[in-house]
Amino acid sequence: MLKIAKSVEYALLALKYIYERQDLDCVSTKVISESVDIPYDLLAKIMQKLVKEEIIISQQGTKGGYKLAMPPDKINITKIINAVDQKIQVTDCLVETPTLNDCKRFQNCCLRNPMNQIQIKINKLFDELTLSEIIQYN
Amino acid sequence: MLKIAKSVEYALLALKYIYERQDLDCVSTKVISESVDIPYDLLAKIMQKLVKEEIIISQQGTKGGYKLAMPPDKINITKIINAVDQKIQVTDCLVETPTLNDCKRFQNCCLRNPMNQIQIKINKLFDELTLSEIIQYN
DNA sequence: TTTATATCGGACTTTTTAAGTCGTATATAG
DNA sequence: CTATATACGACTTAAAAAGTCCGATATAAA
Repeated sequence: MLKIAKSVEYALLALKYIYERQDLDCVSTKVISESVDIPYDLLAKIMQKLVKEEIIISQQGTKGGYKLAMPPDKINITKIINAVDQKIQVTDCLVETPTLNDCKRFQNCCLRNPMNQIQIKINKLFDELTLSEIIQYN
Repeated sequence: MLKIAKSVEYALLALKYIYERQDLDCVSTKVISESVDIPYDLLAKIMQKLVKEEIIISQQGTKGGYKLAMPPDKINITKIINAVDQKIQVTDCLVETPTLNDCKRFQNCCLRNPMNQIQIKINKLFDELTLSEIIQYN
């Protein structure tokens, strides 16, 4: 209930690790997974998603790896959540055009509006939290 | 990801239904489940949890059922969430005294503090939302 | 140009959690 | 006494999340 995905946690931990090694050319999934203790295959997939959303830049081949695409204060948590997981959705009906499949009550539901208000506020919380704020703790 | 439980949705819909029939002595699970289209057995369990937390009052036996224990503006959504589901927990480590089982990084984790801040704010959102706000929509 | 080491990306399996069901006991109005 | 409620735990099923596997491509360096 209202839990963030493990993949989001892993992404944050990995991004922090990369940031702290930014003097190096790049950091590989293998090194991150061993240092931060995240399953290699799982982290590999997460890294690729972060590349797709241009949060990190990849270098393929030997001596390859990843580096941050921008400074940590430009990376908010919503960006990371949307990259490695799904968009935040407090209830199934909170899609642009809900169908009966999303919610059988969608045409006349007392929950949709209040839940949408909640969701907007939760999104705001993650919009305003950046990687910088995560990085400063250890 | 950050989705509220179906049991919370069902509880809210049921409470709204009861409120709208408050002129009656009480409303049975059977009537609610058929009217609002919620699986009977599931709703029955939810109703019992709402009784335990004294959000509704039960009347056993024939002609039995439930009625609200207090006016809707005194029932906030946190109360309902805690009654029918678990407490809101954005990450596993956000328990009073986390163990290695909750999170292997708990002793030195950069996520715990920022996530706790997020959780406090999310809790506040649900604290400030009452059943009254849900009831006014249809 | 071969080799070792990296990313890329989809398919698949396993685990966990949420949702839903069932059975039996107890209460009570008529 | 009977019909119709709630009470409550055990159980099953379905869905989602987490984790694994495999074959492909890229590239630095021997």
